[in-house]
Amino acid sequence: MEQQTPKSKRKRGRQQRRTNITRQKLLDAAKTVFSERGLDLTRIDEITERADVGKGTFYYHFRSKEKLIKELIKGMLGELVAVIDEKCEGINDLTALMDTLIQVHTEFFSNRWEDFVLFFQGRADLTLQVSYSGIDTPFVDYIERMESLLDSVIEHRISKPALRRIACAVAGFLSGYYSFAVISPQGEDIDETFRSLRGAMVASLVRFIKETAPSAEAIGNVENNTSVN
Amino acid sequence: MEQQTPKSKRKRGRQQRRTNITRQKLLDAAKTVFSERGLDLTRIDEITERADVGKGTFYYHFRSKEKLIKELIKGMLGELVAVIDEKCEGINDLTALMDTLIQVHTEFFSNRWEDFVLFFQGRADLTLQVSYSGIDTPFVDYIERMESLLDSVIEHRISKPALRRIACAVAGFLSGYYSFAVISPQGEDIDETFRSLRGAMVASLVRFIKETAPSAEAIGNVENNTSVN
DNA sequence: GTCAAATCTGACGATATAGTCGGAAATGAC
DNA sequence: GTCATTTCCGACTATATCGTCAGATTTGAC
Repeated sequence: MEQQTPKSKRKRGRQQRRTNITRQKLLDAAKTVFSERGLDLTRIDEITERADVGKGTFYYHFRSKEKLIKELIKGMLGELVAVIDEKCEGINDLTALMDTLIQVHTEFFSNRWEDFVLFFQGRADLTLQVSYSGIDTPFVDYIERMESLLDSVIEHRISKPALRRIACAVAGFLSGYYSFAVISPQGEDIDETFRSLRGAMVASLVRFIKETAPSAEAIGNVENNTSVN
Repeated sequence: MEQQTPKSKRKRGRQQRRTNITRQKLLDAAKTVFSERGLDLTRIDEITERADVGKGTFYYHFRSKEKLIKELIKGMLGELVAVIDEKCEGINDLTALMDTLIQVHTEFFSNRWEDFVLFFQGRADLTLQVSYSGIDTPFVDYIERMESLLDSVIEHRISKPALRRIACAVAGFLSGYYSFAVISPQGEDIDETFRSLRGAMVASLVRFIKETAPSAEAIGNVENNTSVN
């Protein structure tokens, strides 16, 4: 075995670089086509065409379209979570956290339309009975990251399900607004709009959380059933 | 011409009924399959199979899958808007309006999972460059309905774009929460969860709107601000 | 009953896409 | 340079789906 790369089987160098480049070309092309045609209607031929490589090359790098999608979504959400972690580290005030979260999301998807489409398409896929296998995990990780951030900032202890509800509301609000803004007229700058709404969003989400934290806990005696805890 | 049905070309009766039944069977089957496989991956054969009719029958009733989708989404959103109109008529208090809107959405999608999937899939489709033609109009109508309701309830005049932003935020929040809750663990009852969050949602959306209405107006001169308060 | 129009059927031809495979080209070791 | 290994290519096969069409069946008028 070689000294530099004990992880791989054999020797590396320019070959390794070429592989990475080709692989990246495929990933980039795929993201582009996905944002144009959607996950389902994208054909492998179209991806390889855009990437300007032969069709066989695709199958050399990825077992199937499903694996590719899984990798893309996992990568994208991984990046998002990483930025969230970085920017939110050490914050222990709820308002500050909300403000940063919104900022991070806005900045992340700004000028990365393809990633937002990927995000939204992937999430829409989760509502189906048959979806691309494995793409749920990254989304769950993402939500759980938000949960733990919220948890560390909310005063009194609240239950796991209650946390989950709040995290879903926050995440839903963020992407929900974005997605509807798409229908907006003219060449309105969504990001700037989002920025201008940021203050109000923060304030209302904070209020939402503060009011929900106790009441979300109380679920169960509301109706008569479902004893969460 | 016959006396009963002057609208149609010729004679009607049992034949008319049979047609309607078959057509409805196709629409129902389509909705079901769409919620399982998604719009794109649904095959005509699968729809006719579920509806228990011959394949040719589909093409007798619908020119294409695209037309079918358009009709389904238009119908579904038409129903939703109708309920919204009915329940929100005469309301002139912002808080009451928000409360009713949330209630209507929850009730509407409760036990109508297929419709929610249709709603969400359709909306996800709008983020693409190539989507099913014609499905944007119903969504725009829906948003505009919300706009006019908000307009009639918010005190001071605000501009069209500002209204649009607020309506998007409200609609995004509603469906966004719902869609993320899907990832929720166990057999949690989303509707009940939603119900328990309703109070907080109303309060925070009202606050959001009241804070946004003036500041959304000020877009353009913003930039480094976020003057919450 | 007869006839015409409306509705339904499913086999069929045309087309499109997935995934494979034998071989070409590039790389690295020597 | 040779040779083995990795990477890439694109023509090909196998399969899946669309949309059509000629004919069967049902309905309504008479």
